[in-house]
Amino acid sequence: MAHWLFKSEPDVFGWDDLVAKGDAGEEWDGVRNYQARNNMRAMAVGDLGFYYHSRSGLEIVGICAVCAEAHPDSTTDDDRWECVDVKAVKPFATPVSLETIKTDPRLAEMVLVKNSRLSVQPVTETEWAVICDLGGIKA
DNA sequence: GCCAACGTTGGC
DNA sequence: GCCAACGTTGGC
Repeated sequence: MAHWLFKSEPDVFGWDDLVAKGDAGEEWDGVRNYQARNNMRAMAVGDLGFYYHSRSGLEIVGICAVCAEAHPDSTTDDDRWECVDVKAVKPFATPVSLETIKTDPRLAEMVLVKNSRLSVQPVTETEWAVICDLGGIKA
């Protein structure tokens, strides 16, 4: 199973908003970047991802799961854009801040550090395990 | 709110 | 196919 990282501005659609959607989840629409779209195309139902708050918060707050594979983005007629659906799984006991990630040598190669503008990113198995540990939950 | 970094667009 | 101009993102 692959692991991912989804970025969202909490002022627009944060972790609490995703939790409120329950098991139905939410369409991860609005992505207009090829790399991010390609990452979503590569996802399978059941894949897990970190949920990161950008712009404000700047921390990973929980884990979400892919609950529908890539399908056309309902917010545009442009058929280039696709998205998956995601649902909240569980919050971190301790959110893991960007500052923590940037100072941990085990996480130096994370896409979040290397290419902070990519909104849907792959996460390696090692990174996944390290961050779950820092977040105080089981991987 | 600013601005650096990045991706996309479009004229040539 | 290059690259300047532009728009957007996101950390600070």
